[in-house]
Amino acid sequence: MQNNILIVEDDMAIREMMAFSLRREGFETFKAASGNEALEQLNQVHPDLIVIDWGLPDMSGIDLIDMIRRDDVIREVPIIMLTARGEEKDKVKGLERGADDYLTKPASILELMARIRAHLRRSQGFEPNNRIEYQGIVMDAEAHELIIEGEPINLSLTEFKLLKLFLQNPNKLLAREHILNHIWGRNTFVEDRTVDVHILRLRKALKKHHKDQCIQTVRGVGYVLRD
Amino acid sequence: MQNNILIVEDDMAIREMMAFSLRREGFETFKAASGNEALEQLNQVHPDLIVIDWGLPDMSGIDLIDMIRRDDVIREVPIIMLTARGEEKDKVKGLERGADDYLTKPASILELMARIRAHLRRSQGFEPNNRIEYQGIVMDAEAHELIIEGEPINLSLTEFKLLKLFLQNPNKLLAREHILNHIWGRNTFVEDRTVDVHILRLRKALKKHHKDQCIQTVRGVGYVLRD
DNA sequence: CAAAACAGTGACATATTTGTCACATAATTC
DNA sequence: GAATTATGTGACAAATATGTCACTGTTTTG
Repeated sequence: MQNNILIVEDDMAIREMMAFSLRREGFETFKAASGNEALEQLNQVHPDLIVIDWGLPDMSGIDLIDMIRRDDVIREVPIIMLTARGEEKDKVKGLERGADDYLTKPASILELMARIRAHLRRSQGFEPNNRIEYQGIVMDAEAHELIIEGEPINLSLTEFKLLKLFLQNPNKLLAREHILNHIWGRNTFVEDRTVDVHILRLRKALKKHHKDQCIQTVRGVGYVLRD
Repeated sequence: MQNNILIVEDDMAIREMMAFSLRREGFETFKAASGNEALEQLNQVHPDLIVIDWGLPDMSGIDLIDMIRRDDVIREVPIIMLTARGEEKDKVKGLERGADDYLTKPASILELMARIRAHLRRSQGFEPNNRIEYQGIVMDAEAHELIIEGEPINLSLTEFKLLKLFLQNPNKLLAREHILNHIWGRNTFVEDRTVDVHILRLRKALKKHHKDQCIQTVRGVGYVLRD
């Protein structure tokens, strides 16, 4: 439940389709059928990205962008606009006014996704911090979310931190002591063997997607994340 | 400050035309006719934005993007790629790999300009925010750490997410339903009142530092984070 | 002011998490 | 291959977290 996307689109079919696809990808979606609805939503939510249809019933996309950009709080939110085909003048106008991107309708949902991800990646600081990927394992540490091959996985906090440590250090040998220091802190009284048990639990959780073998044992020292 | 734009394009006519237009708009331009020339240029200049033609003589656009993104220093530079018409797969691939935008050739120079400006606007003067701060409350969502007035605070996962939601939406009224959707997801069977109990628990945790009053009740709707 | 609606709060049962242990299994050494 | 050492694994108790409920206090309504 990490990124909020606000969809401003009056055509219900398109709006719901986009919302559906976005939700399936793990985004939280908010919908507005008009400019005014959008502004109402913005009083309650801070979306991380806004998709705006150019042709709204009550105001033009430009007006809406102007109003959004006037608000200090949501000034920075990336805006992707959707335009009907052609109308190059509008595209340019929109980009000048503060939109960050546009797509021509009918737009490929795949492409929309790619663009949304690209913008989120840029606007939210950079990947190593927010999103770690490794062999189909996608971790969003900030949202405390883990998705393996498209399926959300639940881990306990310790397991999550442990996996995160591995993902941040792929192919690096992590000694037990190092793991202990990193997860429990330097001054705790936790046995080395506890690490092994948590490794076991983590492996169990990853087993469903056959990712448990990625965590390899290095006898006498610790563990490595490797293919 | 003048912005440096690096143009990577093997067709001389297009390259010079773009350079000319960009220079006339006040940009400083650097040109490369191949991937290797581009890499050479990057050793000497740090452009603020790079335009890459997808079809280069010596390497694919993807390869070039990979090599650029591997370099820590220029990781953050926005990249706009130019593709021949069609080829949606390439677009998506490029965006996934680290391009921030693309244009289909033949591209309108006007539109290219608009996009370049949009990206420059975004990439400059925006700081990635891993940390959320509010009135002495410091949350590092990624590390799952909360510090209030210098003292570390322990919250359960739900409480943490709840507080994070508030910190991300300061001064915004969050309806119960909205909180439910955001923390428990859309399709769970959790009562509204559960939110109240978690608010209670969160307030208790914040009480020690008198931050519990920040979470104000809005009768009939939900809660707000406010001084 | 009385009734109704709403939020605050303590208590409770369940579920999950966590560190440890004992024993099983595997790898290494001699 | 027997002894030794290290890791895998199931079980357990204690701690923590979670959702719901009943009851209390407060605010709003008529």
